[in-house]
Amino acid sequence: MVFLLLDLQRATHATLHRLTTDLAELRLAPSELNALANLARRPDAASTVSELGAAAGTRPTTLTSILDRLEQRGLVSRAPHERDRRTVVVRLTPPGTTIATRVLEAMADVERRALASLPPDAAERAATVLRALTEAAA
Amino acid sequence: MVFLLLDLQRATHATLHRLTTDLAELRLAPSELNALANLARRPDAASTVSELGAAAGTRPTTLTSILDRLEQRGLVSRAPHERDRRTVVVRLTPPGTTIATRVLEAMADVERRALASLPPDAAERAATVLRALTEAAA
DNA sequence: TATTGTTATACTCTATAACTATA
DNA sequence: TATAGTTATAGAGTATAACAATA
Repeated sequence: MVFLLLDLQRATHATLHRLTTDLAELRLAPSELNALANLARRPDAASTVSELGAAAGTRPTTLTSILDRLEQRGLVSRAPHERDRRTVVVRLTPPGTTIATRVLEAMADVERRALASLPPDAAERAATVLRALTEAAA
Repeated sequence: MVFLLLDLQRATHATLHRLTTDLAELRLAPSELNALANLARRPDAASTVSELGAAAGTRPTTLTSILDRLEQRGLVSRAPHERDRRTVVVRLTPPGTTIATRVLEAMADVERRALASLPPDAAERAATVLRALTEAAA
């Protein structure tokens, strides 16, 4: 047994801390960075609240306040879904897109530094394990 | 680019949620579970506060309140270090050891379920990547 | 009736800075 | 002077339950 979960939590804490330090001038909390990055990776930079929650691993109640702050700063917009008016569609605004791109770049930097001395397929294999852990915990 | 950091954060949220659900009767917060598990993996189940913080990825100020709660419940003890009286040695008590063992088992369960359909070396390889991410973020 | 998202409350986690005590 | 840990404060993340609007 490797006790992957302990390494997982430590790596998350460490990378999150690095990210908020590198992007300190943006004045964004870890979950705000996470939400922006997840939106940026979606088609049209749009998502319903529940899709975003599933992608980010964030609870609905947390997401509401994260989106409140991001919306207030003009980085995302909220609009009712065309067909199902219960759901809310979240979209990156143009300024939000600019900032989200910077967040993705900062994440890529950390990833590149970590993988520099590892085999080329290490990232893809690790991602497979991380997704399996997410599935196993569902 | 795989954007490992996004998968990392999602996996952490998901597994932490699973863990606190499985161990709900213990009434322990995620960081308390993490601290107990990290202590259990150490020689003599003992550690200084800063060693524990480094292993768990927890900030000193957070750790103080985590240890306050664990100490009050009789799961850990705090004592001054023999040689350097600035440092505090944290130890699992016998009841704390019992509970920490259960926490490690619950973590192992999630890990086993996730790895069931993956190659035997997947866990070790993933752990290497996680440690590299921790290092790259330091 | 069930689902999506929000609100309300209480507790936990974090950053920051100031502080005590030891070295 | 520097380090280990704690305290204080304010803001961010979470669970839980209740709620409004829509399906």
